[in-house]
Amino acid sequence: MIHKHANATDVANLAGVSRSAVSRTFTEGASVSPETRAKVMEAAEELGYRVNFLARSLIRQRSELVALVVSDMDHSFRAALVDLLSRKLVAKGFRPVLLPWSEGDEPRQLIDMMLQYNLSGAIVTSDTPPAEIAADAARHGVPLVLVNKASVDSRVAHVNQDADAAGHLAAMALFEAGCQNIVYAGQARPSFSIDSRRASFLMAVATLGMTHRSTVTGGAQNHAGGMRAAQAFLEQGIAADGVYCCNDFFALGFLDGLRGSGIRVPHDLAIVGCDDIVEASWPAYDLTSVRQDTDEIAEACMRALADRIADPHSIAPRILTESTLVRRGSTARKLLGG
Amino acid sequence: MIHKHANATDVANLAGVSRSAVSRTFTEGASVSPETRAKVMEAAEELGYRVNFLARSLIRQRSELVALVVSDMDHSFRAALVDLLSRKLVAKGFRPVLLPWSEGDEPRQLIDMMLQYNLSGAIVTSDTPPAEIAADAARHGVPLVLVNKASVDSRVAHVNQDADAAGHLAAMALFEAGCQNIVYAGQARPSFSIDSRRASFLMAVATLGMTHRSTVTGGAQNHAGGMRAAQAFLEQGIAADGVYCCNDFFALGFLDGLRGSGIRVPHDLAIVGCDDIVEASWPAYDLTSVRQDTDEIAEACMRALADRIADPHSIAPRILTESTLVRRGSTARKLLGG
DNA sequence: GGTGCCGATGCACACCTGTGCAAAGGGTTT
DNA sequence: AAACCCTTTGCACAGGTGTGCATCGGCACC
Repeated sequence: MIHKHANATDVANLAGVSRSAVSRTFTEGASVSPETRAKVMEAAEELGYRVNFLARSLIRQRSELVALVVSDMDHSFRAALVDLLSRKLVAKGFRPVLLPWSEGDEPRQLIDMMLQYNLSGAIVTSDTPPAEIAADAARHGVPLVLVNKASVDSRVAHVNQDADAAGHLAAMALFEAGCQNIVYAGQARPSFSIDSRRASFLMAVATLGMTHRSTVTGGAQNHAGGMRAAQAFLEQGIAADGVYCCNDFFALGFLDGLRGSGIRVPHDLAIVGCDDIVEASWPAYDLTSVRQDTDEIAEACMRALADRIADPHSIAPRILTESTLVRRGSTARKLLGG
Repeated sequence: MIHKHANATDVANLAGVSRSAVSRTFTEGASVSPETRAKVMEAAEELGYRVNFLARSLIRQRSELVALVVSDMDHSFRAALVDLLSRKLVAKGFRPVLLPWSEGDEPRQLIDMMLQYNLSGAIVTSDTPPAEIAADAARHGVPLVLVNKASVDSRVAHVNQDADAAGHLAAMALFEAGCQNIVYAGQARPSFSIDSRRASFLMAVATLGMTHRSTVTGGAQNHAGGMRAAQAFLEQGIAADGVYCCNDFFALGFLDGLRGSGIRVPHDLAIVGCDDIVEASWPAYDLTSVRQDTDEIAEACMRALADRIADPHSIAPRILTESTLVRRGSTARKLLGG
C-alpha cells in the first residue's frame, strides 16, 4: 500500500497545534515552547512526516544542493577528491549533484542548474576553464569555488595548489637523487594547474644548477599519454638522468613505457610525479611524488564555500594548499650508492 | 548588480500573454499555438528566464533528481561506473545526487532523501545490503535499481553480473593456461557479488577437472588486501599453479605481493582477476581478467530505471549483464611453451 | 493594580509552477 | 444558418513550506 506522504498540516491536526508550530519545530532557531515541540515531534513520528525540501527551498530561495562539476573522473586523483568532497558536503547537510564535464561541453548546463534549483553553491574541479560560468555565478550571487584553476573573478573563491612550492619540491627530489640533466614530460594541451607547476619546476631546476634538456609530450595527461611520452623520450635518445612528469597517472605510463628498454629506474633515470595517487605507492611503480593532500583540498573547499555562503559579496578567499614530497624508490639512486 | 531571477509572470507580462501560456510553452506536449510560443520564447530569452525546477517538482510530485548511492569510490571500477551513470543520467535530463556510503551508515539518510526531494529514483551500487531501503522505496513508490546485489523485493529492479558465466570464464582461463591446482583469493567479509562469483567459479573448477587447493583471504577487497593474501599464500607454502582473485584491485595487490618471492607469473603461477579495470591492462601487471562492461551495466541501469518510472507497480526487471574474458600475460603460460 | 516586556502562537501572504475546466474562436459538415 | 469538433487560452486552484506581523498570556517591576 502506498502511503500518501504526510503534510505539515496533517501533523498539526494530529498534534492539535497550528501548522506554523510544526514548521517552527523543524526550523533551526525558531521560537517554540518545549511542550508544543514535544507534541509535534510525537505526531510527526507517528505519521512518518518529513519536511519537503522542495517547498522549503522554494520559499527560502536556497536549496541544500551543491553542484559538483568534475571532469576526468577516471583519474584516481579526481575520484578520490570527489569522494571526499561529497562526504564532507553530506556531513554538513548539503546534497552534492554530480555534473560530469567533458571537453567542449556547453557551460549553459551548469548555469541553468544554478538558477533552476536555487543551488547553495558549486564546486568546479574541471580543467577546462569555463569563464562564462564564473561571471554568471557571480552575477546571480551563487557561491562558486574553483579548484586548481586560474583566477577569473574576484567574487569567485579559489583553492589552488601552491605551484611554486610543488615545482620546487619536484626539482629538489631530482637534485637529491644526483640528477643533472632534466626532462619535463607532460601533455601538449595547455592546462592551468599543469602549466604553472611546470613553470615553477623549471625555475627551480635552474636555481639548483641543473639543466633542462628537453620537454617531451604525449597526448593526454593520462597513462597512455605517459607511455607515448616515454616512447618519444627513447626515440629521441635524450641524454637525461631525471624526469618530472606533469602528474602521477602520466608518470605511471612513463614508467610502463620504459619497461623493456633497458633503462633502469632509478639507477639510470630518476622519476618524479605529482599528486601522489594511491597507485604511486604500489610496489610495481614505487614512484616518488609531490603529494597533494586531497583531504586538505576538500577541507579548503568547504571553508571557501561556507565563506561565500555567509557573505557572497565580500572579496572571495584564495586558499593555497601545501604540497609535501613523498620519497620512494624512483628517486633512491643516492641511497643505493649510485 | 544582482538580477532578480525572472518569473513566469514577468515573461507573460512582457509577451502579452497569460502565465499559463508561458508554462505551456515550457511543458512538453502542452497545447500552444506557434505564434504564442514564439512570443513567449522571445520574452524569455530577453529576461533570461528559466523554469524553476523546485516549483515544478513540487507540483508534479516528482523531481528530476536521482540518488546515486555508492561506496568504495576509490575503487576504479566504481569510479568508472559512477562516471558513466552520471553521464547517462544527465543526458536523459536527470540530475544525479551523489550519496557516498560507508559500511555501517544509517539507511535513514537515503530514505529521508527519497521523500524530502520527491526523487525520480535511486541507483544503489553499494555492497552492504540495505534491506530496509528496498522495502521503504517500494512502499513509497520510489523506483529503485540495485546493482550486483541479492534480490530483496519483487518491486525493486536488479542489474546483476551473470555470476555463473563469470565464474566459468575465470576457471576456463586457468584451465587453458594448463593449471591443475587452484587457489581462490578474496576478502573474508561476505559480499553478495563476490560470493556468488566464488561459488560458480569453484563449481567450474571441479567440472573442468581441476582441484581447489585452498582459499586465502586478506582483509578488504582492495590492493592492500591482495598483498596480504599473497603474503599468506607464500607463508603457507601452498602448492598451486593458478589463482583467481575476487576482483582486479585485489589481484593487482596479489601480484605486487608476489614480487621478490621468486615466483614468476605466469610461468609458475597463473593469475586471473575480475572486472577488467583500466590498471589491469598496464604493462606492469598485464592481468587476465573477466571483464564487466561498465557501459553495458550503466545502460542496463538506465533501462531498469525507465521501466520503473513508467510502471512502478509492475514486477521489476532483473537484467543479467554478460562478462567476457580478456586474455593477457598473466595466463600466457601455454603460449610461452611452459 | 497598572504598565512594560518577552516568549509563544496563529493568521495570512509569499515562493513559483502545472493543469483541469470552461469558454472562446475558427473551421467543417449537414 | 445551425450544429459540431478541435485547438487555443485564461482562470483559479493545488503543491508544501517559511516568516512578518499582530495578538495573547504571563511575569516582573514600580
